[in-house]
Amino acid sequence: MHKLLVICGPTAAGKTEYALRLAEQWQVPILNADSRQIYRDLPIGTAAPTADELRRAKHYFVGTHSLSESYNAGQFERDAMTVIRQLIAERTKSQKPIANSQKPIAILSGGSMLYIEAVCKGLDDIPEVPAAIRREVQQLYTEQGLPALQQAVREADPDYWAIVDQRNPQRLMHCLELCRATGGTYSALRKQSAICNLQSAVSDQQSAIRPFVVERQVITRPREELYERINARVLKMIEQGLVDEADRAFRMTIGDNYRSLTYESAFALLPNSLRTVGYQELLPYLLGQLPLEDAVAQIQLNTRHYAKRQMTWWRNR
RNA sequence: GGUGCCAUAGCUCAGUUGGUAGAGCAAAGGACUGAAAAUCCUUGUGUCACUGGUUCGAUUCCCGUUGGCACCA
Repeated sequence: MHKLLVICGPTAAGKTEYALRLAEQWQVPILNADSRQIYRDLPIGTAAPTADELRRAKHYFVGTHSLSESYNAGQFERDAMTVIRQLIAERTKSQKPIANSQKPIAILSGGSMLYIEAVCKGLDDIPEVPAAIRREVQQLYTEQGLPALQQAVREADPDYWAIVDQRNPQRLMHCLELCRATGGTYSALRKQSAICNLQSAVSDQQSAIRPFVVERQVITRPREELYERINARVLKMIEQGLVDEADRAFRMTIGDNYRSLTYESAFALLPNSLRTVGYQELLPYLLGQLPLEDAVAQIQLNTRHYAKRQMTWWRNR
């Protein structure tokens, strides 16, 4: 059985360097599992691997998409699985069997929790939602608020309503989008959760789908040390030119005259790629509404919050 | 030096007509099936600056002390 080595953990813990060493040691490629390093114009703010680092091992999914493209965990699962299958095919062709059973097929390294989950366990098959329906549901929320969403989900998909985080608009909107797009319910698409309740059925089914076993290593550090590393790394990003990088990214996506907009209207035009720590805090600064010092402190704070969420995710798994 | 104002949670501040107090932020814990660097949930005991007085009872009123701010000299 092939092995997929997974390196995960909170941001700024040192995953990149650790994964690189292992990749060099085993001579295997790195599959980047970071939802923002996928984008090509954000090398500083996402702490993407540098040119030197990229040279040390073959990398997949670094800087492959433009800022205006949307990407998600489902796509990542498909793309990563394609690469993994390809690597397995190459190895079985070129290599004598059981040459080195310890050698992983690749290293999946990153901090995007759901992306890693998607590759290791698989997400259910859920159809793409037409943009028109997405807009319609979004509109329902912006115009009528959370109660309208709650009411709609309660009616459209009572099973999901029973288990959702009922005050989370993102979850409710996602459910509604799929109910409207498919004419059925979202809960009906969530087959895995039903299977999971039957316990052992899962593992058999999944080994059939996943042609590898997962060896997971969670990289972490004491809280205080991690927070210090985060604070220092943000300052370093600023030195390296994060402000210019953000300015360029805003021009590319919102438009050259974005600075003449109000914060609200500019933020509303931000693509998902830029609704992220390090850029969203710099927007009010670039619009002249927040001192740089405060924006930087916000980036540090939000990065710490992010790291905390990551730690919670892996701790309880 | 004089007068006035302020001193309450890690921070910014509310409040108690005298019955020992609460918001936001921070912090901590948690959730998570195509936005996941996203989105959402839970958790508030602190010598109410210090000393003395009045009072059954003081963080609240009074005297003083200390620190800060403002104005006047």
